[in-house]
Amino acid sequence: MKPNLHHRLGDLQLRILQVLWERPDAPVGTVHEALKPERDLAYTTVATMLRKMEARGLVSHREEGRTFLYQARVAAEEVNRSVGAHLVERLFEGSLADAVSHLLTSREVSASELDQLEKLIKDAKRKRRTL
Amino acid sequence: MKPNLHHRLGDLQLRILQVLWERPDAPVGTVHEALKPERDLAYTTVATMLRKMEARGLVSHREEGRTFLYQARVAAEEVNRSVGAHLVERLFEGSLADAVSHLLTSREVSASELDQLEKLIKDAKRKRRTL
DNA sequence: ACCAACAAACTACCATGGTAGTATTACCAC
DNA sequence: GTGGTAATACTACCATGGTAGTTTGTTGGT
Repeated sequence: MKPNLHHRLGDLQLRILQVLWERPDAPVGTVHEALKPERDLAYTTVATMLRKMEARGLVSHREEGRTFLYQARVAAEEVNRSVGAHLVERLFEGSLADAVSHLLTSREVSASELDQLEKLIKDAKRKRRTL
Repeated sequence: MKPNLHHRLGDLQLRILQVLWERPDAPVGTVHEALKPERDLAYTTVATMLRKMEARGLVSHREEGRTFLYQARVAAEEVNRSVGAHLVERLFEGSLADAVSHLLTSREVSASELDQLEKLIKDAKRKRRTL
């Protein structure tokens, strides 16, 4: 039974998940440290958030002596896909092209990024043909 | 001074804005009606939301007799870009290619959609060259 | 045996999105 | 003018994300 992640992830929760994806079995202190540069949070804030997230099934912990080691219980792939899809849905009524079009105008896009994108499209087309 | 929209738009607020983008100067009842099929909200709920959104500067109203006609005060373009950009940032650390790549795997993508995307990339490249 | 350090638990706030009931006001029809 | 209708205004409530202080418990050092 996967937890309700469809999209209701706050910024901090997402950042915490991202930290845990990179370093599984991280204790609170590690997560706190990893977030230090961007957000100057109290240690207890991170701990509280982790407990709340565990209650929601987003993470779990196992005990190593007296410290808790946390792991993400949802996969990066799944969250990224889910959040992304929800955005396309709610913002562009499901039109992927509209979404990408707005992304393209939302920022400076480098030539190499455009090349990457082109390759992505080509791959998707090829994959499609071989189905 | 544009309001803080960076991303803190709830689903309902976004839907209301979308309604107002389509029909400017809509009274509460019209917004309520437009939302009826998807969300069965009380009339007063929509009215309250509109008042809250006005306090935040997202919409404004002018009075026509005793009824309020609401207009969006933020442009669709701006919101779409801003929300989209924020998503790419928070989910993919700014990598547009990663974002699109995940979108491509998040759903069935039709051949015509792929064609559209290809054209988008080409246009972006061309525009880039002529800068 | 005691104390300092630290980790987790509990509790408490605040802001905001979402929801809606009740109160008030303005207008219209009779 | 009296009652009904429809509009806004006010108020209240709940859930949740985010933030952090205080308390309690464990551990290791001296």
